[in-house]
Amino acid sequence: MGKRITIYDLATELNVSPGTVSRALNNHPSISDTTKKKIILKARELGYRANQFAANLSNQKSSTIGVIVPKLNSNFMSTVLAGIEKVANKEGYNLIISQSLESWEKEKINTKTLYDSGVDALLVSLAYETEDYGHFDTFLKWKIPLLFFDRVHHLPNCTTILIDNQTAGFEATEHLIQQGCQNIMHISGSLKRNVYSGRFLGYKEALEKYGLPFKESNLLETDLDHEKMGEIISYVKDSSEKIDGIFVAGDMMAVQCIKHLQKAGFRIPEDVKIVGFNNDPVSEVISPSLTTIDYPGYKLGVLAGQSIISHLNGTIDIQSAESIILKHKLVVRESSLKKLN
Amino acid sequence: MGKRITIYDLATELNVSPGTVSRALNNHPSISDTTKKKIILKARELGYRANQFAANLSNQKSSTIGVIVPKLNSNFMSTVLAGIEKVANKEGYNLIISQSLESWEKEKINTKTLYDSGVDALLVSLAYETEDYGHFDTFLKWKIPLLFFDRVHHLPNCTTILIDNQTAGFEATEHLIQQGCQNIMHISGSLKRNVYSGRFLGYKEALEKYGLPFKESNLLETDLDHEKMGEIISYVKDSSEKIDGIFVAGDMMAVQCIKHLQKAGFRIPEDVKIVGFNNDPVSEVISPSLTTIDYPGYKLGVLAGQSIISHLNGTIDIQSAESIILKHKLVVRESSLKKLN
DNA sequence: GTGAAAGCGCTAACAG
DNA sequence: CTGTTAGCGCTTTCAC
Repeated sequence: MGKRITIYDLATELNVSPGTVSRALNNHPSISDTTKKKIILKARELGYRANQFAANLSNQKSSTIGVIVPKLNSNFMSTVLAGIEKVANKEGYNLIISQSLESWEKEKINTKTLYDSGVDALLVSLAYETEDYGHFDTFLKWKIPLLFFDRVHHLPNCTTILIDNQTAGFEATEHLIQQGCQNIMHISGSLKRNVYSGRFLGYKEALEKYGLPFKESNLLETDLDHEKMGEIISYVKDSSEKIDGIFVAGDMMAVQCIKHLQKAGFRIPEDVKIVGFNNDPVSEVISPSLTTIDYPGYKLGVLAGQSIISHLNGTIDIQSAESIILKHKLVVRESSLKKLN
Repeated sequence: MGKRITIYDLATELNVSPGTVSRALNNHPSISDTTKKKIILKARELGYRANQFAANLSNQKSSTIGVIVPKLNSNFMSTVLAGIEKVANKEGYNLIISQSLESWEKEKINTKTLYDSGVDALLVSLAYETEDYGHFDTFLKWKIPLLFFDRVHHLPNCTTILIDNQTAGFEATEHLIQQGCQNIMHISGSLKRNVYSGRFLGYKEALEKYGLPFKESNLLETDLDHEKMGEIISYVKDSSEKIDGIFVAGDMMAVQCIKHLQKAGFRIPEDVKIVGFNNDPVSEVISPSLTTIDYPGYKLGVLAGQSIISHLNGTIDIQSAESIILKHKLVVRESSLKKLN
């Protein structure tokens, strides 16, 4: 077994001081190339590995970025994470990832844990439940960069990255109207969250613009899981005024709607036209293929990573809080078309 | 701003020694409840947060588990990660997650980084490319628990967790044969990886058992992305002996096959029957719905997490390397049925 | 260009 | 039950 090699081992081996070894290993300018080479060679020979804890303790930084997401296993989130990981890794940062599972309690605990773990920065996409943001205070207080993405909340000096959900919701609904829908239902996620309230506002805005009435009963707040499917189907079935369009705030949910409506005898898009959200790969392969809003997750992740790392490197003035709005795009497919080609 | 509170601050505030503070905070038995209470209260009052680096340095452990996956953004992987995160979080471990992007080079670097970061254990699903396992030597040497999941390789004292890919491949192929297929193609991933070579062996085994010849040309090694789609379609089209079944080693790829074959005029399952692998949510909603092998990703993740944490807690004898085989299940849907109901 | 030494904040062995 | 003290391994200021 034997103990792990330290700079002291290298130092005694080479008859230099630990300080010199440290500087050599960190490529400090004031060390002669000869000794530098000598030390690096020896380090390699003995299989020296730096002890990050000691370095972190000394440096008061960890080269680690914390991430809290509601759920790891959604196509959108894992794509965002892939983007974040990509740039973090390239820039020499580790990623500690944890999930809140939509629970405020867990989000609080994870935030504390990540703070204690000494992350240099924190990236968060908020849980469904979160309405109180006190758990982020320590980050603000200690000026540890904090960034919200997708499910955001505006806190002083915190960057947010997301798309313009309201406009996206507007475009989705407008598209349905332009395809001839007159009585459009909206299936939303938790309206506490900006992403869903934004999409909902866009929906309402479109109705208004085209002189269609907004009916409270046409709005359904769900968890975007499949649980309320039965309720949705019966609502569509039993509605006195025929529902002819549905704007769903998530693709997986939209796909479920299509499936269940078809099973209930509705033809999509002839009877009911449907638009989803996110451009999940599934939207492309389903029958009929799903019209949706493309939300560039990977790019979002990359930008979030870059933004936070710039902060850390001091490239960007910490004070200049900013909001990055990504471009979305309505992707028209079969599920919403008046006439199939 | 001010400096961060340390145990020394608490100690001087309360006129006790730092040692006492440390013990109190760690709920050491030999501290009186009164002083314990007093210290904890003061800690809360001053907003004390432990410095993990110092604790780690002193303890020589990090309460952190490293994970390397080929790609974050696949349904299967993110589901596995969700499972791992769930138990790690519950047990007080952080997860550092990185992706190899199927590159041996990146896997090597990530392994080194995680080692340097002082992870207490490492969970790995191997990259496509990896054929040399030298980068894991340090972990073996220092007896840091190392576990492979899904894409595994057998190394001394390393647990592996996966399903029985060969049997699964056998069942998938056998099912196609039982549905009447006589000339079955197999679209595989990299045969260097156990998961794909296993599935392939199962495929061959089934052919053999039922007296069907194995044709080299019916085996296509791919990256399971969509790139070789054209090649596949033309092979099916131009084959002198009609291809009547395809066993695809991944669901997303299988779905693409269905889509492209349909576009090329083939009827699924009448002309060509298809079986996928993984039981990705998409397999259920596609038309025709996809017969596939259910690979319980979340459970795999949970088990992997539990297994490694037991090791760390010494609950399991470190020497007792083991191999955990999860149950898979053939899920029959429409894409492979002789007769649709 | 290099050495010496004082931390970084926490833990644990040893005293009392 | 509590205080003292010696590390853990690395960084960095201050001398030389």
